[in-house]
Amino acid sequence: MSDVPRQRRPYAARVPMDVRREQLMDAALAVIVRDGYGGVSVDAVAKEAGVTRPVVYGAFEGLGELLTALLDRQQVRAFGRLLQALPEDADPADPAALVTIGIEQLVTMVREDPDTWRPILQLPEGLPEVVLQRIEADRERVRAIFSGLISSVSANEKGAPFDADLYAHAVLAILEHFGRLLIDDPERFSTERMVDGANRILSLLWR
Amino acid sequence: MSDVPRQRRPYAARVPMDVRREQLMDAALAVIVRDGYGGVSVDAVAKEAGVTRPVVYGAFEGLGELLTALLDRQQVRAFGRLLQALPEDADPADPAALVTIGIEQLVTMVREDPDTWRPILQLPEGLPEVVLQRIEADRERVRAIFSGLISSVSANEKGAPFDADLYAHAVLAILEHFGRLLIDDPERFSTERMVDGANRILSLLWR
DNA sequence: CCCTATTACTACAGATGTGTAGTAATAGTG
DNA sequence: CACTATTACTACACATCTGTAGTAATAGGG
Repeated sequence: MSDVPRQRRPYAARVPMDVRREQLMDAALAVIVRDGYGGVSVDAVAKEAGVTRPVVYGAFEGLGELLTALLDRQQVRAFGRLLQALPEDADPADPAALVTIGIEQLVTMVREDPDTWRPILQLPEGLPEVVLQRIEADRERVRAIFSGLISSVSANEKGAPFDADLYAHAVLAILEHFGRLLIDDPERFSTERMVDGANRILSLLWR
Repeated sequence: MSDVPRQRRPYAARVPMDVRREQLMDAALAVIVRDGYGGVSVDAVAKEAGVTRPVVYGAFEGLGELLTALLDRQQVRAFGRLLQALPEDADPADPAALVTIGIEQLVTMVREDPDTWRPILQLPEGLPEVVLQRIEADRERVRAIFSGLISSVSANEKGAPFDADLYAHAVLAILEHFGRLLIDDPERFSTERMVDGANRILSLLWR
C-alpha cells in the first residue's frame, strides 16, 4: 500500500523549558479533569500537549515529579485565592460573621474555578508517596489553624476545653467533603443553604 | 543453556466454582490491603491466589465483576457486624447513650477488623463505574437514616427545623474520615477520646 | 477401574505504558 | 548568513496487563 516514507511529524513549537513545564502541567490538569487521575500517564500528558514523550522527560524527571509540580502550583493558586478572598477587616469579636463570609467565599471560589480544586480535593491513592506526604502535611497545617481557632473559642466556654485537634479533623473532613460535592454535583446544595447550615450549628454551639 | 522442556506448572487444587470465587475475593482483598487498589489486576489476583489468569476469567466476567462481588461481600459483612454490635435494647428517650454506644462499637469494630472496612472506606476513583455507583447508593441510604434521626431530634428543638440532609452529609463525612484514620493510623485517637468528643458536641447541641 | 465433565494450564496476539539512545530541525548569536 | 546550542522527533527494548483458543490433567460417577 502506502510506501510513503513515514512522513515526519511536524515539529511542535520550540519553547523554552519553563514555559514548556507550565504547558505540561496544564495538559496534565486537563487530563485529570477529563479522565481522572487514573488516566494520567506521561504518554497521555504528552498527547494532550501535542508533543512526544521525550519532551516530557526533558521537562520533568517522570510522572511523579510532574504531578508534584502540578499539585504545588495548584495549591499555591488555591491558597492564594483563599487568602485574597478572606476578609481582612474581620471583627475578631464576631466569629460568626467571619465564618459566614469565609464559607461564602469558599463556596463561590470552588464553584467558579473547580479545576483548581479538583486535583487537590479528589486525591486518588496510588500517587507517588512524596505527593501524598506533602498533601498530608498541608492538611495538617490547615488543621493546626482550625485547632487554634477552636481552642480560642473554647476558652470562652465554661467547662473543660474542647478537644480542638479532634474537632479540627472533623471540620476539615466536612469542608473537603462539601468541596467535592460542589465539584461533581454543584446543584446539590446552594451556597445559601451551606452558610445557613453552618450558622445554625454554630449558633447552637456558641450560644 | 537449559533445554529443559519447559516443565509444566503443578496443577493448583481443583476446586468447585463457588469456593474458587471466595478464594479469589480473598486474594483480591489481600492485594488491596497490601498494594492498594492501584495494585489490583486480574493478573495480580491470580498470582495472589496461586492460579493462572484463565481461572479468574472462569470465575468472574472480569476485574469489575470480581471487585463488585468483593465489595458486596465485604459490605454485607460490615453491615452485619454493625447491626449485631448495635444495642437492641436502646432507650429511644436517651439518644446520647445510643450515640455513645454506637460510636464505641464502631471504633472497636474497625480496630479489630480493619481489612473488612478498608476496601469500603478507602475507595479510589478509577474503579469500574458500576462499583462507584453502588457505593454511592449505599452511602445515600445511610445518609437517609441519619437524616431521619436528625429530623426527629430537630423536632424537639424550638425554631426552624434542621437541614437534616445537609447535616447527614456532614456526619457521614466525619464518620468515614475517622474510619480512615483508624485504619491507617490507629494510635491517633483513642476510642475514649472519640466518644468523649462526640458526646461533648451532642450535649452542647441537645442541651 | 475407566470415562468424561470439570477445572486448570499454555501460548498467543494485542493494547498501553515506560525510559532512553540516536538523529533531525530550528532559533538566535556572532 | 552560517553555526551551534537547544529543543524536538524516531525507534527500540522492555514491562505489564487483557482476553481467549486450544490442550492437558483430574476427581468422582458409573
